[in-house]
Amino acid sequence: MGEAFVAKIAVSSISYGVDRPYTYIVPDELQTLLSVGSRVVVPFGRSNGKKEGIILGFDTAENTENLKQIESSLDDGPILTDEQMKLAMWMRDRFFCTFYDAVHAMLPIGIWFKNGSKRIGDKTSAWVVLTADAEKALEEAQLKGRKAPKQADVLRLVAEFGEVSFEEIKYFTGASMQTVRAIEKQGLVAVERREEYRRPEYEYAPPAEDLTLNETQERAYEGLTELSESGSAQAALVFGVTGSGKTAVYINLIKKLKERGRGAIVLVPEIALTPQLVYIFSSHFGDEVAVLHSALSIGERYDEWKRIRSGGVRVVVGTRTAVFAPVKDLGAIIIDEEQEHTYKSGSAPRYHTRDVAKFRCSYNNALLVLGSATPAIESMKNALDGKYKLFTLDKRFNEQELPNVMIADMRRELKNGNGTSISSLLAEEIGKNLERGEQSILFINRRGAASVVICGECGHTFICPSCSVSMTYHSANNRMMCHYCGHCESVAEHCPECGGTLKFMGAGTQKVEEELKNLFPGIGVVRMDFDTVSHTRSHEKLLNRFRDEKVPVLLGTQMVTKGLDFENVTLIGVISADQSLYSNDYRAHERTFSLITQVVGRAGRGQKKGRAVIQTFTPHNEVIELASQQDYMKFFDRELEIRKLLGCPPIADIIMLKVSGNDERKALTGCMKLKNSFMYYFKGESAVKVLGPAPARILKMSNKYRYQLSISCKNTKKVRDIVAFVMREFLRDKENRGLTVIADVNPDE
DNA sequence: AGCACGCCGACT
DNA sequence: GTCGGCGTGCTC
Repeated sequence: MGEAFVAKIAVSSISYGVDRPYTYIVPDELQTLLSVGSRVVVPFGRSNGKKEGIILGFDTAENTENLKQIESSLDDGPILTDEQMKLAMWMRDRFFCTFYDAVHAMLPIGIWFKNGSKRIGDKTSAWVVLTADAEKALEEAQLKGRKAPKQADVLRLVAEFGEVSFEEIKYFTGASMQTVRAIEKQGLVAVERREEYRRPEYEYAPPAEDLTLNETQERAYEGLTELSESGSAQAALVFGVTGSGKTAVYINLIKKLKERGRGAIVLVPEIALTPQLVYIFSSHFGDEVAVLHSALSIGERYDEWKRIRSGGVRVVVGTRTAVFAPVKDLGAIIIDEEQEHTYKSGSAPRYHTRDVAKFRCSYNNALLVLGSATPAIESMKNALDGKYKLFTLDKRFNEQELPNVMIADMRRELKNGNGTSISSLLAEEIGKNLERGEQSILFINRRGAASVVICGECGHTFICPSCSVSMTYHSANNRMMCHYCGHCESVAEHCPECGGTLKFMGAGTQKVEEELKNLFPGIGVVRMDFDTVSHTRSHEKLLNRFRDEKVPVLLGTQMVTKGLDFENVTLIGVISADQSLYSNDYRAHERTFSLITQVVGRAGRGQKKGRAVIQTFTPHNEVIELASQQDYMKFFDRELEIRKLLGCPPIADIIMLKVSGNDERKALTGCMKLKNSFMYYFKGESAVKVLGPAPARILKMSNKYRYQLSISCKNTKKVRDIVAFVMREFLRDKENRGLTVIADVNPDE
């Protein structure tokens, strides 16, 4: 037998433990068609089932006895560029994922069923459409009343709206698909499957004049341009409060890049922030702007991606997935609000956008720009160490004074008999605003807080049957839901344990709204939370209502902290500043500081001076004091000291290993064994510390028990190789059957 | 992870 | 007898 032409192939949908290059014979007829980065179909495993693969490289082999053949080619040419191939390999090494996990993050899912024959990842949702007359449906609902109350509820809902997604039906009525199918059989409704998202329409602006920059903006712009023209990869941190004009600097920088034939990616932390950015960018770059985020329809995303790849787009605006946009001649990646946790992916590939951006900038000799009013401690440290060039934009240029910040001591409120979530100080200030016709924004720091149902007599709480968490109460549908697995059930009349009366606890938006209405009967409130903005575009609608109708109070979670710029808002209330402070992860301080700083900055954006009331049970907590003074640099110094003591970023990296399985004992012993392996392989490495095992923050989730280890270390190639080796060994060990293990670098939870 | 192969128990 | 339970080993 002679030499054979073979290919090294990364195979799709296999677990981390067996993700390695597999060697396949390249049949003669495919030799000219295939190159590195091509997608192919290969037989795999004992069953020789068809799997997709990507060619990593070619070789010749003497011995072809145990080799199988590539079956066919999937596309006309390679689907991954050289950059993408290298990026995928790099991500696999950095983030402990499979090659294909990385590929999935880089390509739009449209790729997987563009020929119509394969329908992989085709995410559709069911919609229930009224086919009978609305009157008739309501009549029918009346008749069903007692016999089939669920069916009656569904009918009423569908009769009212004409069409309702199954998700919403489930949420509001608790009905199952069977119930819906039963009504379908009676010919009253029809169930349709639709693409999950509709194409969001964006407002495109007419062309705008060139922007004039003030002195500090100009200095930042000049500096960034110089860096971008240095011919090598560079990074910069633009440190400036919101409203200091970062966007104008970005726009002028991108214009300059465009003159040089280069493109840019601009990233924002949330989908809700894209419309306003697209609007501004389109006024300067017209059609050469593309949008990329997960709420686009599959077709839209695929089309935008193709438009970008073809070179027709110079500016891509989007959320973290857009960091992979195949922009031609990439000149810069701009990450705005770079400290936001949404830039870290929580599922495979568990990457941080900043790291991927660094890789891409270094490959393309491009400029990385991080923008923030409250930079991540890591980023400011890099800037102070000279790894990033630092540009500071200060607020004085729009000549607004900082709001007058007051702290409300909630302990004293409690002592004075005020058990509600609104302090007398805040109530007084809201009252003043009502009188003057000025508006207020109340921010509920919800991280870790939720409304729960508890028995007032025996203290019984409702725990999800599959996860070890309390279920969250939603008053919109009077049901309890598990935030982790989606399980949902109606609230019992009385405590199932002792028959006592049930109470509702927690400072959810709904509860605060009720308290506000008790305090100020008839007060107009716009409430913004996950319940009210889950529908597409409702976020914008709610904000427009708040602005145009001058509704006195806007009440909401995280989403009221960003991008809002309303002249008439003169009061900000932070309902519970402490809420995010005491979760036991090292980013808690940073997150709290950032949230408070941002939200306080929302007051007094117009002519009138703003006020802010921060409610806390720990009024002398340093983080809260510094945030109320808006003193980032002092906060940075204190926080860096703490990180040194904890062995956390930016001083050291944390590699978190998570073991999970249905058998709790097995998961725990598995975790112990994993720790022993690490202790063995890291023997002599004094800079590496292995901590744990500890139960995960939520021990049981979707019926799996989870334990974790954390490794505090410098994230070097050697350390990563050991982690990958130990994980693979763990997954191969038959004693660990039924357990899964993942590694997450500097996790954010 | 997913899948075939194989070696034991319950049942036609 | 034989159908199917899941324990075990392997994936070019």
